Amino acid sequence: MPVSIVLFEDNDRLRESLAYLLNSDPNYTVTGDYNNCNQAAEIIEELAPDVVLMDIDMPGKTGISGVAMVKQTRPDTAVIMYTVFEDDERLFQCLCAGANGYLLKKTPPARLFDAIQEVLNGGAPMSPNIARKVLNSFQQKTDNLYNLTDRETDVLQLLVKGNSIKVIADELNMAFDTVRSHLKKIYLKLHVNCGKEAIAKALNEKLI
Amino acid sequence: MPVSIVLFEDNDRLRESLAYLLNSDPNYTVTGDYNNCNQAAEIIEELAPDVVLMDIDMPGKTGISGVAMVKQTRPDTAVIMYTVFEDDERLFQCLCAGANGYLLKKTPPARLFDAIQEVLNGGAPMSPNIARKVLNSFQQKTDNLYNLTDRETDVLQLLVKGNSIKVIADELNMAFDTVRSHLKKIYLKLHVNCGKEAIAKALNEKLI
DNA sequence: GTAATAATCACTCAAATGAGTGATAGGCTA
DNA sequence: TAGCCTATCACTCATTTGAGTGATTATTAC
Repeated sequence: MPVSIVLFEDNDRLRESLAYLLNSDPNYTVTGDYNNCNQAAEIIEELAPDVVLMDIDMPGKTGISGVAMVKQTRPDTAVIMYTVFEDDERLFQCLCAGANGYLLKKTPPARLFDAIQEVLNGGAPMSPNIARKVLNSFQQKTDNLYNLTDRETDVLQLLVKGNSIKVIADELNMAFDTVRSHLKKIYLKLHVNCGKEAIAKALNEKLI
Repeated sequence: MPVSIVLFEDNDRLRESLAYLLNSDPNYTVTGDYNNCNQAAEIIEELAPDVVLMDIDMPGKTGISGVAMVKQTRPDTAVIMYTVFEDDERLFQCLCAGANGYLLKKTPPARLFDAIQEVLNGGAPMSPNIARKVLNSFQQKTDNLYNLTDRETDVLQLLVKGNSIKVIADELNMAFDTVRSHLKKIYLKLHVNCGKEAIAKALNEKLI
């Protein structure tokens, strides 16, 4: 049985050539193609495709909501983003929404077949630049954007683990009030008003 | 000028066949091969290779420290992990340490050439399973491992943003004491003792 | 129909925290 | 040398929070 594919892509010409290309191989069949993903849930429910190719920029709902909808209604359908965008913002939104692959439109069309095979085999096809961005995102540590001193960093590190002031003081061999003094400066520098906000900010921005 | 490569791999036989394989193509040259990465910094400093292939399990320092050392002394050298391990623990440690690729040893040797090209072109070669794990790591939400109720989740979500109890109460239109009541149950379920720990745990384990 | 759970709210008390103010000592720099 | 920053510590005061206890209502499960 051929691999069933659904396309969401608002450029009619591109969508039709993609369908034509994929259908040209008997191992693949495009069972549906749409110029928007507003009804993605219903469509996926009905067609139950193996793979979805999803554009991002479409009238109505974006492909980002699109992925989420597809994944929510049928988690087994593999979704490969197919877009011109390579900004971090949209990229990571798609990944968080559950995309299983991310190809740039400059990908040679022949590579699409590989990508589909890859995603069906439990892989995650990505254009090289995208893969690099994804890996880089693990190399945390925004370098000290807020000009924390060494000692302040020590304190923040322990705070972020959920320690109380008393424990931090103990750990760093300093007086209780010294820790509070550092904390006040940290809050100032991070523009927050309390430890909880500081922890949230530090973890979200990978300051530690 | 051929691509210069350094190998860190403690299995002598494997290391030698890798060197032989890579050297067999005039576009590549193995300028050094070592059975441990204890002196990685000095070696990289001296040889300044384009690419490093790094095993993880080696006597002395692990390949995880290895990547860190290489990247610290010469960020421009691309490091590709080459290992049998595919557990999340080591994988993400390597990525955080700065690895630019991650191949499993079951990778067909011929694919190594592609991978090296890919990493030199700014990509991030990964075995399919690895790429999938990496993408999956973005799909947060460990599903409610701690059996939080809907309302508790609401509260935790706001707490994690650094909000005070008062603000949370306001936001969710409930009494101050109701929020505290929910928080107590949340702390119980998460096995923590205070809001700061809860935030740290929630963010680290992507509970929200 | 009763037991269990979730969601709501109230009250107390002690501990933790944030804010404000100020002080001392060491190091660096202009 | 004077000025500035960092790290250290102290004290006060009001607010926030954690902990303990208890109660009501609605919904779900058995």
